[in-house]
Amino acid sequence: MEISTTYNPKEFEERIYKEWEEKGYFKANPNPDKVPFTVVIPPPNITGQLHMGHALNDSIQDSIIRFKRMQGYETLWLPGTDHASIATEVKIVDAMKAEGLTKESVGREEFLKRAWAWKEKYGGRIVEQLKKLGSSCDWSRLAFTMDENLNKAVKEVFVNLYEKGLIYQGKRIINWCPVCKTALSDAEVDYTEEASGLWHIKYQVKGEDKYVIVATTRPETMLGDVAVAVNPKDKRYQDLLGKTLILPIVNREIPLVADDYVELDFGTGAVKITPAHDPNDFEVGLRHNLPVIKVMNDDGTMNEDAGKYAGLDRFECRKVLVDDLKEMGLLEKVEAYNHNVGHCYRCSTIVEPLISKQWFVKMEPLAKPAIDVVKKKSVKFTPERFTKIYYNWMTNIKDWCISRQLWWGHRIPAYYCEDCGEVMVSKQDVKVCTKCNSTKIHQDEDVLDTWFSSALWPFSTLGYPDNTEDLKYFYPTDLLVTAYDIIFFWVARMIFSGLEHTGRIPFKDVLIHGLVRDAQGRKMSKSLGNGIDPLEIIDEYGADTLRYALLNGIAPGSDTRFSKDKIEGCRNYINKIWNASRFVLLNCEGKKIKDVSELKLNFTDKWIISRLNQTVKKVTLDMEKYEIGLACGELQEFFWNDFCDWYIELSKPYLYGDDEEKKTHVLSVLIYVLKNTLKLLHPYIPFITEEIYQHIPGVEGSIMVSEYPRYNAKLSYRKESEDCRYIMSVITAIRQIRADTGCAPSKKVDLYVVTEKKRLLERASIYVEKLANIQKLNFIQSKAELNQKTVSVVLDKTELYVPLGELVDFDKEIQRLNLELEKVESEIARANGKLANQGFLAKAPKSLVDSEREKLNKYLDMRKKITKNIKELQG
RNA sequence: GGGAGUUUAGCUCAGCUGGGAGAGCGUCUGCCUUACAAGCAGGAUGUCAUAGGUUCGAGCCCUAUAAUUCCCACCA
Repeated sequence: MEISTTYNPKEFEERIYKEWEEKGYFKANPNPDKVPFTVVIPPPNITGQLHMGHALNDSIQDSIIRFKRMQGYETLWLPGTDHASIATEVKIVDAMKAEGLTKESVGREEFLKRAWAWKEKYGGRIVEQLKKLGSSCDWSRLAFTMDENLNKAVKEVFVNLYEKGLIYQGKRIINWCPVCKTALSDAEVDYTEEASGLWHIKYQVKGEDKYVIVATTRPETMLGDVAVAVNPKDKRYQDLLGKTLILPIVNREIPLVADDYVELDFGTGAVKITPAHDPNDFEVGLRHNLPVIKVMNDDGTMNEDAGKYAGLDRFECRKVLVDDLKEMGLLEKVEAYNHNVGHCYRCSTIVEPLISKQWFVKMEPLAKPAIDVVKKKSVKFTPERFTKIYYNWMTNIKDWCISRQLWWGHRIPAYYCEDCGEVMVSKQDVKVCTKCNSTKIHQDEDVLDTWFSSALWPFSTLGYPDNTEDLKYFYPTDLLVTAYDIIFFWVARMIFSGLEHTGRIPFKDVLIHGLVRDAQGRKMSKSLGNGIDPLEIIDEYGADTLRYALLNGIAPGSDTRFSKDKIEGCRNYINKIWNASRFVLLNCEGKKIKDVSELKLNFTDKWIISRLNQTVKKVTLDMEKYEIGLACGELQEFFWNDFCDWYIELSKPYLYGDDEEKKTHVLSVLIYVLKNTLKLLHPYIPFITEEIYQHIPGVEGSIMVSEYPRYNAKLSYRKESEDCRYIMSVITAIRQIRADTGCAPSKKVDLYVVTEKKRLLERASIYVEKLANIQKLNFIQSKAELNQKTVSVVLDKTELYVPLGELVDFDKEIQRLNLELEKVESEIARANGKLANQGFLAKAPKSLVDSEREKLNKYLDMRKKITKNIKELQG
């Protein structure tokens, strides 16, 4: 097949992906002859569309997976999706709203039917999008958090924890979303600072004409007040302690209690106590044996205990109640006050802390070992600083509220006997009460927090609770790649779950990456409308360009900016790869290619091979440290600057010449370097590298299963590399003269050289002549032989003279040389300064001192020659 | 309130265990040189946030300060 004359990713990306899939390259199986390398994908929500965050996350994983696969590991990248309990349910409820339906009106069974239908319809969408990106997941293992076997794992884990006393049911203050009508875990609440008020309300002391003023941000909750608390040391209230207050409006008699929890210097020093609606108040209530009066319904309206406000929405109630207080003269004042208000992370409604009976996971015993494995570095975070965030969270962790008043999710395997009230937790459906034999049994209505099943992902997807071959071979997994915003939700919970249920860590490494921001550094968001759709980028530029734009230059843990400019720069680079490869391949037509081991390599060949070899070393090391951004940069520099700008140019004199043997020689090196570079590039830009690779003469099979290049210490070629760099410096110097003197690039000129490196320059004359457009390279003993004014440049051990005749403005040339001289002078001053420093001579390493001396001599010599050249021009 | 990060060229960011400040984009000059103008060649551009300290030597280590971003907690 011909290789296309222009880079057009649409011509091959889809075709190549299909080939990979058909050949089964993505599949992994337990193989005792190989070392496994396992990554489980952070499962995207079934409601999700591929966004830049996924694109980044999956590009990172795919590049590492491909790298390891080529290195010979049995590589498993296990894909899947998350049922996303609350997010999905919100969407389905919304969709039903359009039909005029509600959850309640259709009932649980019908609702779940709709949810599964939704999953069938949209759940696969993101999978297709991941494929477009080039993700080399083992799709035969595609998992879903509500698959039967994952449900089995969930039940197993729930029952185990329950039996160990680590899951319990309790009435406690939780975060309640009145719109989603469910409890939320602490992690599911987002706080934002909002301008609000601090209402000061007067509570009368019973039978006296005295008042205690309390300050509150949520006046409507006063309807549930059962006490007022002050600090026991507070002098202002000493004489009132133990007295009774009259709760305004409700006219309930409530005690004034003393509790250390109250701060002396905030507000008025008196705090209204509402145990049903505030976590701290709840604790105070327990300490003082106070009743609990809940005044709100699940939908955020006031209940019958709110008296005349019953039925009002909580914020409406606030307004009315404050007005009433004002009228009664019981509102002392309202201060402007900013405070943090919690919002539901799915629907943004203000959450209401309220008392509710829920299921909790007892965290303390689980957190301890999870902290230890990170301390011991059995689980390693990259970058390391994220361990601090992890410790901080783990050590201050509160019990995890896991029940949700939703329908879409893993139903809690708890059963209640309606006759005797027995609670039974079981993996199997319970039909008969184990205590009283009653058959009036019903299952708990609630489902589990989505993250409860996500926490099991690394082992539930491999067969847990059964001890399968997969689990034995691929678990613990090797690497988890995720953004930092999900450490608490997911990473932490996987670690303690893995330890508790499998007795092992779930993964060895955690690579944390940042968020993708827009060109101005803002978070991409729907509301700002500044998001860029990765699918559009793929459509316009191809998946390779998208991947490269995301990967090039990223650093672990740091956010990255994404812009059209960046995309175009990356496209240009990939286009460069395309064209350079095309150049090499076109020249190969009808030519014999040899293995480089059969060639007698010259210094330019050895230079590029050693540069390739160095690049292999650096890129491999970078990848092992998950420094993908550095690896990309390293490779780009090598490919563009060294291979394209120099080696390909150096090959042209032979490619355009008549010597067939030389052509074969240079083509063989070109092919060798190209082939290996493509392999190095493949993890990041898999499609184009595959497309080109398949066109390389003599190549069989796919690049994605080819062997990754290995560093070889024998290929260093220091001497030849130095020679090559010297020749390059000569060429650059001549180009510089031409640019400085306005000598047209098309104009051929003569070059006269005084040098101590004559033999090397003779061998290299073909390169110098071609790359600097020199008519003829002439060697002379000294400038005097030329007997005319010329432009000149002085290099180490070499002087170059270009007679430009009348073209030259000699005043300008003198100026130019003076500039050169200045540079050399400053170098001399620098070296002299160092060498004059006794401390430096005494304490710096000898090699450093020696090299400073060497440099000084070099520059002194150059100064002499430049000065001479200036004098001659002046004279 | 606690913690973490960032501060280097006009912009976005690299700079490994301290030993001559880098890249990409932008910009300037000259080039349609038989792979590529999505390109080639050559250039310009920096009190490495500030102030101290350690050191023969600091962008890098230490201490303070400032600006900025984020995370956690939350006092009614």
